[in-house]
Order: sequence, then C-alpha cells, then structure tokens
Amino acid sequence: MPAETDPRFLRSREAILHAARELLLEKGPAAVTHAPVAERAGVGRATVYRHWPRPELLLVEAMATVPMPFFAEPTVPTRDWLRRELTAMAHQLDLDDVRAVATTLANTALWDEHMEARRAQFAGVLSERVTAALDDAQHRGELTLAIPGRNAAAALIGPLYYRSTIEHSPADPGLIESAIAALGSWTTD
Amino acid sequence: MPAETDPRFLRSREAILHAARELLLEKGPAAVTHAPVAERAGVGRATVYRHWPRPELLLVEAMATVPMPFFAEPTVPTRDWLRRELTAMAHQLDLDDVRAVATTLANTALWDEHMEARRAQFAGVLSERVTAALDDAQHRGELTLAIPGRNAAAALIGPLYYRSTIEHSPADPGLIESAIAALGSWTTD
DNA sequence: CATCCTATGAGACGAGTTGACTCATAGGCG
DNA sequence: CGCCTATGAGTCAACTCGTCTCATAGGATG
Repeated sequence: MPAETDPRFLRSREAILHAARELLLEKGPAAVTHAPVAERAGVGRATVYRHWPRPELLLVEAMATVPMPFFAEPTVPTRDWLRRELTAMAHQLDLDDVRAVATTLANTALWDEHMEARRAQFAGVLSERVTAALDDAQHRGELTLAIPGRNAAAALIGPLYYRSTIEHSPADPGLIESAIAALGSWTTD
Repeated sequence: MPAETDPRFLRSREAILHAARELLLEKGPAAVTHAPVAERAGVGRATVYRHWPRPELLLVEAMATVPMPFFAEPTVPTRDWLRRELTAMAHQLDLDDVRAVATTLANTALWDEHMEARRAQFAGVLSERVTAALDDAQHRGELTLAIPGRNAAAALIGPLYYRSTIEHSPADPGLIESAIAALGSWTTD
C-alpha cells in the first residue's frame, strides 16, 4: 500500500470509490468488480488492484461514502426529536442509494465478514443512540417506557425499514407516529 | 424447453433447484451460477443451461422452494392468531435460510425485474392477509384500529424484520406484543 | 530549474469461467 | 422390443480474473 498523502494516490482513491458507489447503485453489489470500476473511474485496472486487492473491502468502503447520519445529537423534547429523525430517515430510505446500501448491508453481511462487521457497527450505533436518548427522556419524566430499551430501535426503525425495502413505498407520518407511541406513554407538557 | 412430465426432466430440475438453494444459503446469491450448481447437483453443465438459460430465474425459483407460509388462514380471536403468526415468523427469521431469502429478495429486487416481481407479490400477499384479518377483527368489535390498515403489515412485521436482518438477534416476545398493541385498542373478552 | 521518487497506465500473460454447440448414450415410453 | 428425447461429456471461442512488467509523468525536494 503506497503513501497516504500522495495527491496522485488520493485522487485515484476518490475516483475509484466514486465509481464503485455509482456501480453499486446502478447495477448492484455484484457489479462492483475491478474492471468496470477501473473503466468508470478513468483509471488503470492495475491501480484498482493496488488500492483494493480484493473487491469486498472496496464495496464496504464505497458504501461508507453514502452518509447515514441518523439519530446523532439528541435534543429535547425527545418526542419531537424522534419524529424529526424518523421522518428524515424515512425520507432517506426513499432514496435509491440509501435503500441499496441498507439492503446490500443486510444481505452481504450474511456471507462476508467485513460487511458483517459494518452491519454490527451500524446496528450498534443506532441502538445505542436511541436507547441513550430514551433513557434520558425517561429520567426527565418525558417518557415511561413500555418496552425494554433494547427493543426500541427495532420498534422505531423496523416499520420504516420494512416499508422501504419490502413494500417499496414511502413511509407515511402515521407509521412514524404509531411507532413512537408504541414505545410507552409520553407526557404532553 | 423439454417435456414437463418426463421423469428425467423432473429429476434434473429438482436436483438443480436443491443445489441452487444450498449454494444460496452457503455462499450467497452471487454463487448461484451454472457451473457450481451443476457440479453440486450431480448434473451436466449443459443440463442446467437447458433448464435455466439465465441464472436469475434459477435463483428466483430456488428461493421459492423455501416455504414462507405466513399469515395464512386467520383464526379468532385475531389477537391470539397474530401473536402465534408473528412468533412463528420470528422463529423462521432466526433460521439462516429464511433470513438469506428475505435479504436476498430485498436486495436483488432493486436491480432484477424477476426478483422485483416476486418481492411485490410477497409484500402484497402479506399485506392483504394482515389487513383482511384486521378488518374482520374490527367488524367483529375485537379491535379498534389506531392506524390505517395499509400500515399494519409494516407495523407488525417491520420490527421483527429489522431485529433479524439488521440486528441479527432473535426477536423477543415483548417486541411482538408492543407491535400488536400499537395497532389500536383491543377488547379483552 | 534539475533531480529523484513513486503512483500510474498500458499491456502481456496464463488460468479459469462463460455460453453455445455436438454427439453418443441411456432412461423411459408405447 | 424399438423409438424418442433428456442427458453427460466434451469441444470451442470469447471473455474475465489476478499478476506482473515497464516506460511515463506527477509531485516533492534541493
């Protein structure tokens, strides 16, 4: 692996990642192989091999370029924050690239250890952020949880995720409201 | 395409489908190609081509051999039926093959029209069965829906689906109970 | 500007895969 | 028994894959 600061190296790296992401979105994960990526990136095939000897890690890193900044920086009241975050997530899941990344993550993780590591990290981050915010809401008296905290992420995100990846329809606000209500009882002050 | 009744034809067909399913479970959808399927099925490579000129349809049909009989034959009371069906579904989603089929369906459908057709059919069947049962429960007075019927399948199945495919954990009964409770208010008679 | 370093592009290469084809064989039918 | 046809084995050209070589040029250093 060459120097990390060489502008030529960084330029190639960015072009390759960009091309790999485009190919993932257009033709699926199976299309992210060295030759098509090189051609689209306007880069020699050997260069792609030098950067990523195996295409699995290229796919993982290309997927990481799709931003998925969910549930960062909780605000108060938690209920409004959840509504905003879930609405944003539903909007993101309507975009082809986010949907492609989410389903590729879930599917490829079953057989590829690198993707599995990313899935675990992604799931862990979402779960931690949600449970931390809900714990805080509970301590502040805004919420009385009716379900264990470990179930909260699945209860909130699951319906949107199913709606997007299985039903291929946009989530409507009612789905979000009922998921939030299912967490427990909220004070309305 | 040869005769549909020839025992030799049917034998080859079954062996190929069986091998394709095994390969899908062990190595993922990308591994379902003619040569490995033929070898594992103990069948000539040309025979696989004769049955399925393109591997996409082979993958679709191989996935169809994994039974997913969810929400068939509603019984009364609907709440107990839902609990049973969702528990069965959660149990199924813990099995590798069902998880593999579900995520492969969601992912491959984004780029393959045949898989997309199966996804739409699958989502439609689940949604119809769930809404029909809930409509009936509502007419009988067992349930007052708090959400539109079109959201019911996502609200019920989504959390289990997320728990299985993203969090890779078994669903616990609390997740199922809260999803059922989120539908609306149930009479307890 | 001159010099060195090194990432790159182009291409060659063998190994393996793909999809199409041929043909003798044998399984299953009347 | 005798016909029909699905099959297995094999051939074949085209293509892909992963590796390697080498001349070139982009960029740091003086």
